[in-house]
Amino acid sequence: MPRTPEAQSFFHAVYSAVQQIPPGKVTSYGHIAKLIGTPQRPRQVGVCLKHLPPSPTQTNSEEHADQQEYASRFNHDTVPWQRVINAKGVISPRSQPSGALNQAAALELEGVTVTTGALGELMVDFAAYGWFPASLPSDVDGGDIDEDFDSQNEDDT
DNA sequence: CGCATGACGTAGA
DNA sequence: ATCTACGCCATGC
Repeated sequence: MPRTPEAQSFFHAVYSAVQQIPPGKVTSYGHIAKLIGTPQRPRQVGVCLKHLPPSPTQTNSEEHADQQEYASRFNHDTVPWQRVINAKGVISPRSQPSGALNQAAALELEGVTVTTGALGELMVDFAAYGWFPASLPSDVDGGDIDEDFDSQNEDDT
């Protein structure tokens, strides 16, 4: 749990944004950062997911009340953390490959095809599964944003 | 309180 | 295309 109110707000924004990612789709840390209005801190997005509370079933009743409530809203089960990968389309290996493998498995369960690179890197094709709206779907009420979140994701070559 | 680290991204070389 | 340097800032020591 974040220490300062600011950080808490940031964490909340990140988790909420991640929850907007449709099943079977993926996006990047940087895009999440953009969506919540802090495009310069994709790294902090990673921090948020790293500190994502565990599943309620595993939560100890030793936790404080506020922490419990926080975890009830955002936890390993309610936030689709697996749908967030890095800008290169690769599942961040973090420190150990097991985490990435676990994430890959979670994605496959949603129908996302994960391919393995020459160096064992797990990657997802953004052209097929990418989700990069210009703004959060929930924010578009009254917002006269003229963006066209179409043709955002493109091929390479 | 200071220093190092990291689920990242971008700009330069 | 690949590699290095730096910004960001919550956590951990």
